[in-house]
This record gives sequence, structure tokens and C-alpha cells, in this order.
Amino acid sequence: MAYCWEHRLSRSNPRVLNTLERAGGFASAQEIYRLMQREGESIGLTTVYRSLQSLASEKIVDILRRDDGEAIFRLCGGAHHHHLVCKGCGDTVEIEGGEVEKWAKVIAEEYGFRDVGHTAEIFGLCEKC
Amino acid sequence: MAYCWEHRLSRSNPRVLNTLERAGGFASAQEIYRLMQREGESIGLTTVYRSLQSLASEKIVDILRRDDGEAIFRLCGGAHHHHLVCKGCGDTVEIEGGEVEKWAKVIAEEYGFRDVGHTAEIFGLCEKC
DNA sequence: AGCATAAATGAAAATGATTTTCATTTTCAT
DNA sequence: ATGAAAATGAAAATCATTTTCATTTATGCT
Ligand SMILES: [Zn+2]
Ligand SMILES: [Zn+2]
Ligand SMILES: [Zn+2]
Ligand SMILES: [Zn+2]
Repeated sequence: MAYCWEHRLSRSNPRVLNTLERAGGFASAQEIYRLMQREGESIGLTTVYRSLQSLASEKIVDILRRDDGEAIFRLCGGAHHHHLVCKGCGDTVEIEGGEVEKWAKVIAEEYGFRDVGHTAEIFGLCEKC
Repeated sequence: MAYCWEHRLSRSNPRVLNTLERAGGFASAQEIYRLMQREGESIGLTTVYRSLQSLASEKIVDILRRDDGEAIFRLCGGAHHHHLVCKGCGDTVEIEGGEVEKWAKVIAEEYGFRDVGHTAEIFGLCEKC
């Protein structure tokens, strides 16, 4: 019987995934790479990129984009949340989506969209700034 | 009396804006540049980028991202609105923020933020894709 | 008109993320 | 142990975007 090459697990995927978890479930490829380097893990940047692609195609992580276009990878299944960011000092608060969740769902349905996701962020100046 | 340097209109902004319109109101900086070149307009790529930045800061165009991270600029109406974007074909629908507007305001207040703005986008696959 | 100043422009270089190449190593059924 | 197929990673290639910097252009003033 033929061996199923497709489903062999890579050695790096779990390590990359684990690092992404420790990073708070939200990081760019470069950040994950630097983090692993700092902690003495031996891995190449190329492999980090490939692992993340692979994890994304398996729907284990989501791909979002920073404002500057850099890809950030988010662990799926982790609690979905949004951010309140200070334009001055960069301080970030994780917040609940609340009515945003419903809003996105209803609108998407209304227009017949499927496989739907959303982003929502609030930005302003915090009390200190 | 001092002349107001700030409000002098640039010579290229209108040309870039016009090209974006002719391109269907949806194009990347590189595409706009190539289009202008092809039509014999004399302009530098740098200036195209700068004009688009300027138009974006004046809220005349929106900045979205292709899946590969490339920035695409989209002509938009004056009123504040959000977008429902198809990941497949790029089709975009302008939508109302609805409860998002309240949500952003309430949360920002709750955390003492001022000078507040927000972004919210829904993405998925349209019926055709 | 002629000068001074500040903004606009664009070519070329720099940046930085992501992808591609390719030679080497690892995995694992037989 | 063998060999096919996948995984790895260093270095090079890509490619959008930004930065630099020297030049040009647009005004205001005299
Ligand atoms: Zn702050
Ligand atoms: Zn949400
Ligand atoms: Zn579509
Ligand atoms: Zn809104």
C-alpha cells in the first residue's frame, strides 16, 4: 500500500505554531523568526514562511495585514477580539467586538457573501497622551 | 500678509486622481503609473505615490490591500462608510457602519480615548466566486 | 522684472518583506 | 541499507514602497 506523503507532519510546523502561541497568537513571520532565534531555536526564515503558509492552508492560522501591508498570522480558534490602539504611545487594549460581530454577519448574508471574516479597530489618543 | 503654503494645490494630484477615475476607481500605484506612462503623461513613480498618500489623507481615496499585500487605492464618496470586499474578484460594496459607529464611540469613551477614529471591513467570497 | 523662499518633482538608491533557487539533509516504506 | 520524496535553509532574486537629494517650479515681495 502506498505511503501517504501528503500527511506527513513537518518538523517545523509545530515549533512555529508553538512560537505563535507564545507570542500571543498574533505575529508576523519576521517576528516569529526573531523570537525563535532569540530563544536559541535553530530554524531558517524561509522555513518559518513555509510553515505559516502551510498552517494557513490548513486553516490553523488566519492571515491579516498590518496597515503597512506586512502579513500577520493569527491563531484561529483563539478568542476572537479587536484592538483599541493609541496613536501616540502605541498602547493597545484587547476589546470585544460586541455588536460588530452581528453587524458583519448580517451584512455579509444580505449580500450573499460566504467564508466571511472581518477586521475592526479603534484608534485615538489615550489619557496619557 | 503671509501666503498660505499649506493650501496650494499640487499639479499632479488632479492628474493622478483623474487617472484613477479612468481606471475604474480601483488601482494600485504601480498600475496608475504605468497607465499614465502609456498615455504619454510625464510623471514620476515617486510623485504618484505621494499624490495617492495625499489624496488618502484628504479622504478622497481609500487604501485597501490585495491578498498579496499590495496597496490598492479606491475612489470613494465623501460620506464615512465601510467596505464589503470579495477576496476572489475584488468586487467592493460600500456599506454603512451601523452599530459599529456606536460601538467605537462607546468603547473609546470607556477607556478615556479622545480624537478617535476606527476602521471596519468585512471580507469573504461573493456569489460569483 | 528680479530675487528669495518654500514646495513639488523625479531619478536613483535604499529598504524590507516575501519568494525562488538549489544543494543538502532528513524521513520512512520497503 | 536503499532510494524516492519531502523538508530545510542560505543566498539570491523580486518587488512594492520609501528615502535621498539635486533640480525645477510657484509665489510673494520689492
Ligand atoms: Zn497613548
Ligand atoms: Zn470581530
Ligand atoms: Zn467575487
Ligand atoms: Zn464607521
